[in-house]
Amino acid sequence: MDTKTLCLGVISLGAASGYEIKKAFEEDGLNHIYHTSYGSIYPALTALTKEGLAVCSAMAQEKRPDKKVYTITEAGRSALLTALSAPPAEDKFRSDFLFTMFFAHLLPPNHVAKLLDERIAWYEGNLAKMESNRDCNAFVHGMGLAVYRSAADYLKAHRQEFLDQLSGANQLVAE
Amino acid sequence: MDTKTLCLGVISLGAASGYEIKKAFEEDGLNHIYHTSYGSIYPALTALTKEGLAVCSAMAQEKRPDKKVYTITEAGRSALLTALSAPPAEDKFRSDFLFTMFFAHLLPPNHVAKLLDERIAWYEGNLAKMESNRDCNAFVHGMGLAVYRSAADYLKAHRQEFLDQLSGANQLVAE
DNA sequence: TTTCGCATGTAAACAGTTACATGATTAC
DNA sequence: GTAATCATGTAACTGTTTACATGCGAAA
Repeated sequence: MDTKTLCLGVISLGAASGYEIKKAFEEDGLNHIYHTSYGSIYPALTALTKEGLAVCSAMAQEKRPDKKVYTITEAGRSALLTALSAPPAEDKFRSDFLFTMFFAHLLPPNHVAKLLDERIAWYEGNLAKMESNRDCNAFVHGMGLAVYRSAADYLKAHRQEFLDQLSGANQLVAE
Repeated sequence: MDTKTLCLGVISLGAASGYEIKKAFEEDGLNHIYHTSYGSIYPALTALTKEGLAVCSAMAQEKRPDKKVYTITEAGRSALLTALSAPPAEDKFRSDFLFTMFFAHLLPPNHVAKLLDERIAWYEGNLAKMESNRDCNAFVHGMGLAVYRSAADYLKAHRQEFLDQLSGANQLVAE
């Protein structure tokens, strides 16, 4: 899924500026699905406009730079439908945290404990945020909640056991 | 976490060839953490060797191309430790599937049903594979299992409800 | 006989992030 | 006064994927 399709999806829900699209990927229930940056959004919007999949109207604002609002066209809706109809690519997940945990036996247990606690706090914080602002797509929103909940619960349930095991192994080495 | 560090991590568990490192990211419990391709692994191994973080010994094989086995050096272990000690970058997740589900209201319900069923089958298949080959890191392995399990369970539990809701909305449009 | 697994590597194409460039307003 | 929010955009850098290049052995 390229950034053009991502932008097309967001503006299919309502006209938006590049800035607002970025926000959608941070707050509006798209945050746990995809990430993007201005550096990919703005060029994508320009390309979309050139291809006739969106139209841009500059909104003059007092005391602010003009806000460029992009509206999806019929051709854009049809392009979005085509993109969504293609078999979805495999999920791409990459976690420095889990990779680090995989090699936790190389690290001081108190450092590992800190990482675990930070991660648990991160999940809890995210869950609170997600629970507060209910999303336009309850199914996807619910899936995000379920997965984050299970991750947080798992970490909390196995934290101590894991740390004990690491210390145990370290003691054996020290002996 | 760059590919060099990923390779360093894998060979810290035992000398390996590029081919075997790739396999580790497909099968050996690293599959749900990170992905890589030969195109990034082989250059990374060359760089690691140049930097003295790994040494390469060519193993002549009968009727096969030479197998280049990479062994981590002391400098390599120390570099790995440094990399693992840095604060981990945020997880990067991108899901075409969830993005598509977010816009499921634009698609024919039977197509959505197919995607859901395929995804459930994918999770179940992966879970079976992961349950069969127990991993060297039980904590990380267990977390993968827990998260996949909750995702599969969520999809199974909400599949029908979601589809009913989509058909309902479509009927309203048709009326 | 065709596909899968073993085995390494390069180069071009593609995509994405980060840093840079600019600057006012508002809330703490 | 300092940080955050609003607001757009480019360019360089970094990284990844894909296609190409090669080729045998074993199993289905």
